[in-house]
Amino acid sequence: MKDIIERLKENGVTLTPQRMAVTEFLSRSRNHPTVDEIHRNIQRRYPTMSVATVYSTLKLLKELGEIQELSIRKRGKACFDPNPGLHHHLLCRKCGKILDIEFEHPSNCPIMGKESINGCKVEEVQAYLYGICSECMKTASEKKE
Amino acid sequence: MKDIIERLKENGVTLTPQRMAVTEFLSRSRNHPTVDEIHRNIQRRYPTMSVATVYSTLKLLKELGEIQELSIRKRGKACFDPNPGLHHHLLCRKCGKILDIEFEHPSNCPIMGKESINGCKVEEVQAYLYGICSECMKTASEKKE
DNA sequence: ATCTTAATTTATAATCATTCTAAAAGTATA
DNA sequence: TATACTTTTAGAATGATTATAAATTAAGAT
Repeated sequence: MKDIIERLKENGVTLTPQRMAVTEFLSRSRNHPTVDEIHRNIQRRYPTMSVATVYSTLKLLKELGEIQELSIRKRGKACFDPNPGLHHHLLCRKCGKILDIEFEHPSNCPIMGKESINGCKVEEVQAYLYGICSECMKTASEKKE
Repeated sequence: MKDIIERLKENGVTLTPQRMAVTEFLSRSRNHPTVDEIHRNIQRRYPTMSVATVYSTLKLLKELGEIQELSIRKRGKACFDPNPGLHHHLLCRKCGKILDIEFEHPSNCPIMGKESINGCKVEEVQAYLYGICSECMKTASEKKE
Protein backbone atom coordinates (compact mmCIF):
# COMPACT_ATOMS: atom_id res chain seq x y z
CA MET A 1 0.00 0.00 0.00
CA LYS A 2 2.71 2.46 1.01
CA ASP A 3 4.76 1.01 -1.83
CA ILE A 4 2.25 1.66 -4.54
CA ILE A 5 1.82 5.30 -3.51
CA GLU A 6 5.61 5.64 -3.49
CA ARG A 7 5.88 4.14 -6.93
CA LEU A 8 3.18 6.43 -8.28
CA LYS A 9 5.07 9.43 -6.95
CA GLU A 10 8.28 8.15 -8.52
CA ASN A 11 6.47 7.84 -11.83
CA GLY A 12 5.54 11.50 -11.67
CA VAL A 13 1.86 10.86 -11.04
CA THR A 14 0.07 13.74 -9.32
CA LEU A 15 -1.37 12.27 -6.17
CA THR A 16 -4.80 13.81 -5.93
CA PRO A 17 -7.13 12.86 -3.06
CA GLN A 18 -9.37 11.07 -5.55
CA ARG A 19 -6.56 8.94 -6.93
CA MET A 20 -5.43 8.13 -3.40
CA ALA A 21 -8.96 7.11 -2.45
CA VAL A 22 -9.34 4.76 -5.42
CA THR A 23 -5.89 3.29 -4.88
CA GLU A 24 -6.44 2.76 -1.15
CA PHE A 25 -9.87 1.25 -1.57
CA LEU A 26 -8.79 -1.15 -4.27
CA SER A 27 -5.66 -2.15 -2.36
CA ARG A 28 -7.72 -3.11 0.67
CA SER A 29 -10.38 -4.95 -1.31
CA ARG A 30 -10.42 -8.70 -1.59
CA ASN A 31 -13.45 -9.12 -3.80
CA HIS A 32 -12.42 -7.75 -7.21
CA PRO A 33 -14.73 -4.74 -7.20
CA THR A 34 -16.43 -3.21 -10.22
CA VAL A 35 -16.22 0.46 -11.11
CA ASP A 36 -19.54 1.29 -9.50
CA GLU A 37 -18.68 -0.64 -6.35
CA ILE A 38 -15.55 1.45 -6.02
CA HIS A 39 -17.41 4.60 -6.89
CA ARG A 40 -20.30 4.05 -4.47
CA ASN A 41 -17.94 3.30 -1.64
CA ILE A 42 -15.77 6.36 -2.10
CA GLN A 43 -18.77 8.60 -2.64
CA ARG A 44 -19.83 7.98 0.94
CA ARG A 45 -16.93 10.15 2.12
CA TYR A 46 -16.49 12.09 -1.12
CA PRO A 47 -19.92 13.11 -2.36
CA THR A 48 -18.63 14.85 -5.47
CA MET A 49 -16.53 11.90 -6.65
CA SER A 50 -17.44 11.17 -10.27
CA VAL A 51 -17.37 7.85 -12.09
CA ALA A 52 -15.21 9.34 -14.80
CA THR A 53 -12.42 9.80 -12.25
CA VAL A 54 -12.72 6.22 -11.08
CA TYR A 55 -12.42 5.07 -14.69
CA SER A 56 -9.46 7.32 -15.39
CA THR A 57 -7.62 6.32 -12.21
CA LEU A 58 -8.12 2.63 -12.89
CA LYS A 59 -6.84 3.13 -16.40
CA LEU A 60 -3.77 4.89 -15.04
CA LEU A 61 -3.03 2.20 -12.45
CA LYS A 62 -3.49 -0.46 -15.09
CA GLU A 63 -1.08 1.22 -17.50
CA LEU A 64 1.49 1.47 -14.73
CA GLY A 65 1.09 -2.25 -14.08
CA GLU A 66 -0.07 -1.72 -10.50
CA ILE A 67 -3.40 -3.49 -10.89
CA GLN A 68 -5.09 -5.73 -13.41
CA GLU A 69 -8.46 -5.79 -15.07
CA LEU A 70 -9.97 -9.25 -15.27
CA SER A 71 -11.27 -10.72 -18.49
CA ILE A 72 -14.33 -12.13 -16.77
CA ARG A 73 -17.08 -9.79 -15.66
CA LYS A 74 -19.58 -9.55 -12.85
CA ARG A 75 -22.96 -9.12 -14.47
CA GLY A 76 -21.47 -7.46 -17.52
CA LYS A 77 -19.18 -5.14 -15.56
CA ALA A 78 -15.40 -5.02 -15.54
CA CYS A 79 -13.67 -6.23 -12.35
CA PHE A 80 -10.36 -5.08 -10.94
CA ASP A 81 -7.69 -6.87 -8.97
CA PRO A 82 -5.15 -5.02 -6.80
CA ASN A 83 -2.71 -7.83 -7.44
CA PRO A 84 -1.16 -7.47 -10.90
CA GLY A 85 0.85 -10.65 -10.52
CA LEU A 86 0.19 -13.96 -12.20
CA HIS A 87 -2.64 -15.87 -10.56
CA HIS A 88 -5.98 -17.28 -11.56
CA HIS A 89 -9.62 -16.74 -10.66
CA LEU A 90 -12.67 -18.75 -9.81
CA LEU A 91 -16.14 -17.39 -10.48
CA CYS A 92 -18.75 -18.93 -8.18
CA ARG A 93 -21.88 -19.76 -10.14
CA LYS A 94 -23.96 -19.63 -6.98
CA CYS A 95 -23.02 -16.41 -5.19
CA GLY A 96 -21.23 -14.66 -8.06
CA LYS A 97 -18.07 -13.96 -6.07
CA ILE A 98 -14.67 -14.07 -7.73
CA LEU A 99 -11.89 -15.77 -5.75
CA ASP A 100 -8.17 -15.72 -6.30
CA ILE A 101 -6.60 -19.04 -7.15
CA GLU A 102 -2.95 -19.10 -6.29
CA PHE A 103 -1.02 -21.54 -8.31
CA GLU A 104 1.37 -23.85 -6.54
CA HIS A 105 3.46 -25.12 -9.40
CA PRO A 106 3.29 -22.95 -12.52
CA SER A 107 6.08 -24.92 -14.08
CA ASN A 108 3.91 -28.02 -14.03
CA CYS A 109 1.29 -26.47 -16.23
CA PRO A 110 1.65 -27.15 -19.94
CA ILE A 111 0.52 -23.67 -20.85
CA MET A 112 1.84 -21.47 -18.10
CA GLY A 113 5.57 -20.97 -18.25
CA LYS A 114 5.63 -21.90 -21.92
CA GLU A 115 6.95 -19.10 -24.04
CA SER A 116 5.46 -20.33 -27.26
CA ILE A 117 2.71 -22.66 -28.44
CA ASN A 118 2.09 -23.57 -32.09
CA GLY A 119 4.45 -20.84 -33.20
CA CYS A 120 2.61 -18.20 -31.18
CA LYS A 121 4.48 -16.12 -28.65
CA VAL A 122 2.78 -16.34 -25.26
CA GLU A 123 3.18 -13.24 -23.13
CA GLU A 124 0.48 -13.71 -20.54
CA VAL A 125 -1.93 -16.37 -19.30
CA GLN A 126 -5.19 -15.93 -17.43
CA ALA A 127 -7.21 -18.94 -16.34
CA TYR A 128 -10.82 -18.70 -15.27
CA LEU A 129 -12.42 -21.49 -13.31
CA TYR A 130 -16.17 -21.70 -13.07
CA GLY A 131 -17.78 -23.64 -10.25
CA ILE A 132 -18.95 -23.37 -6.66
CA CYS A 133 -16.87 -21.60 -4.02
CA SER A 134 -16.02 -23.24 -0.71
CA GLU A 135 -18.57 -21.15 1.23
CA CYS A 136 -21.43 -22.14 -1.05
CA MET A 137 -20.28 -25.78 -0.94
CA LYS A 138 -20.50 -25.68 2.86
CA THR A 139 -24.02 -24.25 2.97
CA ALA A 140 -25.08 -26.76 0.34
CA SER A 141 -23.85 -29.74 2.40
CA GLU A 142 -25.41 -28.28 5.58
CA LYS A 143 -28.80 -28.14 3.95
CA LYS A 144 -28.55 -31.79 3.00
CA GLU A 145 -28.18 -32.85 6.63
CA MET B 1 -22.98 -29.70 -38.70
CA LYS B 2 -25.60 -32.28 -39.61
CA ASP B 3 -25.35 -33.50 -36.04
CA ILE B 4 -26.14 -30.19 -34.44
CA ILE B 5 -29.24 -29.70 -36.57
CA GLU B 6 -30.32 -33.23 -35.65
CA ARG B 7 -29.80 -32.55 -31.96
CA LEU B 8 -31.75 -29.31 -32.15
CA LYS B 9 -34.66 -31.16 -33.73
CA GLU B 10 -34.49 -33.82 -31.03
CA ASN B 11 -34.64 -31.10 -28.40
CA GLY B 12 -37.87 -29.82 -29.89
CA VAL B 13 -36.35 -26.64 -31.29
CA THR B 14 -38.28 -25.16 -34.20
CA LEU B 15 -35.84 -24.99 -37.06
CA THR B 16 -36.54 -21.66 -38.68
CA PRO B 17 -34.47 -20.50 -41.64
CA GLN B 18 -32.93 -17.80 -39.44
CA ARG B 19 -31.82 -20.27 -36.81
CA MET B 20 -30.42 -22.56 -39.49
CA ALA B 21 -28.50 -19.66 -41.01
CA VAL B 22 -26.93 -18.64 -37.70
CA THR B 23 -26.10 -22.24 -36.83
CA GLU B 24 -24.58 -22.95 -40.23
CA PHE B 25 -22.55 -19.79 -40.34
CA LEU B 26 -21.15 -20.25 -36.86
CA SER B 27 -20.39 -23.91 -37.48
CA ARG B 28 -18.32 -23.06 -40.51
CA SER B 29 -16.50 -20.15 -38.90
CA ARG B 30 -12.99 -20.48 -37.57
CA ASN B 31 -12.52 -16.97 -36.22
CA HIS B 32 -14.86 -16.69 -33.20
CA PRO B 33 -17.23 -14.16 -34.74
CA THR B 34 -19.07 -11.43 -32.88
CA VAL B 35 -22.81 -10.89 -33.09
CA ASP B 36 -22.53 -8.18 -35.71
CA GLU B 37 -20.10 -10.21 -37.81
CA ILE B 38 -22.66 -13.02 -37.86
CA HIS B 39 -25.47 -10.59 -38.51
CA ARG B 40 -23.75 -8.72 -41.34
CA ASN B 41 -22.84 -11.95 -43.06
CA ILE B 42 -26.30 -13.46 -42.95
CA GLN B 43 -27.94 -10.20 -43.97
CA ARG B 44 -26.26 -10.41 -47.35
CA ARG B 45 -28.62 -13.26 -48.29
CA TYR B 46 -31.34 -12.42 -45.77
CA PRO B 47 -31.90 -8.68 -45.89
CA THR B 48 -34.57 -8.67 -43.18
CA MET B 49 -32.52 -10.62 -40.67
CA SER B 50 -32.50 -8.71 -37.39
CA VAL B 51 -29.80 -8.60 -34.72
CA ALA B 52 -32.33 -9.60 -32.08
CA THR B 53 -32.73 -12.95 -33.78
CA VAL B 54 -28.98 -13.48 -33.88
CA TYR B 55 -28.83 -12.77 -30.16
CA SER B 56 -31.75 -15.05 -29.36
CA THR B 57 -30.41 -17.91 -31.48
CA LEU B 58 -26.98 -17.68 -29.91
CA LYS B 59 -28.57 -17.69 -26.47
CA LEU B 60 -30.54 -20.80 -27.40
CA LEU B 61 -27.51 -22.64 -28.80
CA LYS B 62 -25.53 -21.70 -25.71
CA GLU B 63 -28.19 -22.99 -23.35
CA LEU B 64 -28.28 -26.26 -25.24
CA GLY B 65 -24.51 -26.55 -24.87
CA GLU B 66 -23.92 -26.54 -28.62
CA ILE B 67 -21.66 -23.50 -28.67
CA GLN B 68 -19.78 -21.39 -26.15
CA GLU B 69 -19.43 -17.69 -25.53
CA LEU B 70 -15.88 -16.63 -24.75
CA SER B 71 -14.99 -14.57 -21.72
CA ILE B 72 -12.61 -12.42 -23.71
CA ARG B 73 -13.99 -9.91 -26.14
CA LYS B 74 -13.05 -8.40 -29.46
CA ARG B 75 -13.14 -4.64 -28.99
CA GLY B 76 -15.77 -4.92 -26.28
CA LYS B 77 -17.95 -7.38 -28.16
CA ALA B 78 -18.85 -10.93 -27.19
CA CYS B 79 -17.29 -13.71 -29.27
CA PHE B 80 -18.72 -17.11 -30.03
CA ASP B 81 -17.10 -20.48 -30.59
CA PRO B 82 -18.85 -23.32 -32.44
CA ASN B 83 -16.84 -25.79 -30.37
CA PRO B 84 -18.35 -26.11 -26.88
CA GLY B 85 -15.64 -28.53 -25.79
CA LEU B 86 -12.77 -27.81 -23.49
CA HIS B 87 -9.99 -25.90 -25.18
CA HIS B 88 -8.22 -22.62 -24.70
CA HIS B 89 -7.74 -19.39 -26.64
CA LEU B 90 -4.99 -17.04 -27.61
CA LEU B 91 -5.70 -13.39 -28.34
CA CYS B 92 -3.12 -11.85 -30.66
CA ARG B 93 -2.17 -8.40 -29.44
CA LYS B 94 -1.06 -7.44 -32.93
CA CYS B 95 -3.86 -8.44 -35.28
CA GLY B 96 -6.60 -9.00 -32.70
CA LYS B 97 -7.44 -12.50 -33.90
CA ILE B 98 -8.48 -15.19 -31.45
CA LEU B 99 -6.97 -18.64 -32.03
CA ASP B 100 -7.95 -21.99 -30.58
CA ILE B 101 -5.34 -23.61 -28.40
CA GLU B 102 -5.84 -27.34 -28.23
CA PHE B 103 -4.44 -28.87 -25.18
CA GLU B 104 -2.33 -31.97 -25.57
CA HIS B 105 -2.28 -33.29 -22.02
CA PRO B 106 -5.04 -31.91 -19.84
CA SER B 107 -4.11 -34.34 -17.12
CA ASN B 108 -0.73 -32.65 -16.81
CA CYS B 109 -2.25 -29.34 -15.88
CA PRO B 110 -2.61 -28.70 -12.17
CA ILE B 111 -5.89 -26.88 -12.61
CA MET B 112 -7.56 -28.63 -15.51
CA GLY B 113 -8.87 -32.03 -14.58
CA LYS B 114 -8.91 -31.14 -10.92
CA GLU B 115 -12.37 -31.39 -9.48
CA SER B 116 -11.73 -29.15 -6.52
CA ILE B 117 -9.25 -26.51 -5.41
CA ASN B 118 -9.21 -24.96 -1.93
CA GLY B 119 -12.58 -26.50 -1.15
CA CYS B 120 -14.14 -25.01 -4.29
CA LYS B 121 -15.83 -27.26 -6.80
CA VAL B 122 -14.37 -26.71 -10.26
CA GLU B 123 -16.83 -27.32 -13.08
CA GLU B 124 -15.13 -25.60 -15.98
CA VAL B 125 -11.81 -24.04 -16.90
CA GLN B 126 -11.08 -21.45 -19.56
CA ALA B 127 -7.57 -20.21 -20.17
CA TYR B 128 -6.79 -17.08 -22.12
CA LEU B 129 -3.34 -16.54 -23.52
CA TYR B 130 -2.26 -13.12 -24.67
CA GLY B 131 0.61 -12.75 -27.09
CA ILE B 132 1.50 -12.71 -30.76
CA CYS B 133 0.04 -15.26 -33.16
CA SER B 134 2.22 -17.31 -35.51
CA GLU B 135 1.26 -15.25 -38.56
CA CYS B 136 2.27 -11.99 -36.95
CA MET B 137 5.48 -13.58 -35.65
CA LYS B 138 6.34 -14.54 -39.23
CA THR B 139 5.79 -11.08 -40.70
CA ALA B 140 7.77 -9.59 -37.81
CA SER B 141 10.79 -11.78 -38.50
CA GLU B 142 10.53 -11.15 -42.27
CA LYS B 143 10.72 -7.42 -41.72
CA LYS B 144 13.90 -7.83 -39.72
CA GLU B 145 15.70 -9.50 -42.62
C1' DA C 1 -55.10 -27.90 -47.74
C1' DT C 2 -56.98 -24.63 -44.26
C1' DC C 3 -57.72 -22.90 -39.83
C1' DT C 4 -56.22 -21.97 -35.24
C1' DT C 5 -52.99 -21.42 -31.75
C1' DA C 6 -48.58 -20.79 -30.22
C1' DA C 7 -43.89 -19.58 -31.17
C1' DT C 8 -40.69 -16.63 -33.62
C1' DT C 9 -39.08 -12.65 -36.00
C1' DT C 10 -38.88 -7.93 -36.70
C1' DA C 11 -38.10 -2.95 -35.99
C1' DT C 12 -37.80 0.05 -32.56
C1' DA C 13 -37.16 1.72 -28.10
C1' DA C 14 -34.94 1.17 -23.63
C1' DT C 15 -31.05 0.07 -20.77
C1' DC C 16 -26.66 0.22 -19.05
C1' DA C 17 -21.53 0.29 -18.98
C1' DT C 18 -18.11 3.02 -20.72
C1' DT C 19 -16.01 7.04 -23.12
C1' DC C 20 -15.98 11.82 -24.53
C1' DT C 21 -16.26 16.79 -23.75
C1' DA C 22 -15.74 21.23 -22.16
C1' DA C 23 -16.00 24.03 -18.24
C1' DA C 24 -14.54 24.38 -13.42
C1' DA C 25 -11.38 23.31 -9.84
C1' DG C 26 -7.11 21.96 -8.21
C1' DT C 27 -1.89 21.43 -8.35
C1' DA C 28 2.91 22.68 -9.07
C1' DT C 29 6.27 25.92 -9.81
C1' DA C 30 8.45 30.29 -10.45
C1' DT D 1 0.70 34.87 -5.18
C1' DA D 2 0.35 34.44 -10.19
C1' DT D 3 0.69 31.44 -14.08
C1' DA D 4 0.52 27.37 -16.73
C1' DC D 5 -0.75 22.89 -16.63
C1' DT D 6 -3.31 18.88 -15.01
C1' DT D 7 -7.24 16.76 -13.11
C1' DT D 8 -11.98 16.50 -11.87
C1' DT D 9 -16.66 17.06 -12.73
C1' DA D 10 -21.39 16.67 -14.66
C1' DG D 11 -23.55 15.66 -18.39
C1' DA D 12 -23.89 14.19 -23.08
C1' DA D 13 -22.59 10.65 -26.52
C1' DT D 14 -21.61 6.03 -27.84
C1' DG D 15 -22.29 1.33 -28.52
C1' DA D 16 -23.47 -3.40 -27.16
C1' DT D 17 -27.19 -5.80 -25.45
C1' DT D 18 -32.03 -6.52 -23.88
C1' DA D 19 -37.00 -5.58 -23.78
C1' DT D 20 -41.34 -4.76 -26.22
C1' DA D 21 -45.19 -5.30 -28.93
C1' DA D 22 -46.92 -5.85 -33.47
C1' DA D 23 -46.44 -8.72 -37.59
C1' DT D 24 -45.09 -13.03 -39.46
C1' DT D 25 -44.40 -17.80 -39.51
C1' DA D 26 -44.64 -22.67 -37.99
C1' DA D 27 -47.20 -26.80 -36.08
C1' DG D 28 -51.05 -29.56 -35.26
C1' DA D 29 -55.86 -30.60 -35.80
C1' DT D 30 -59.64 -30.79 -38.67
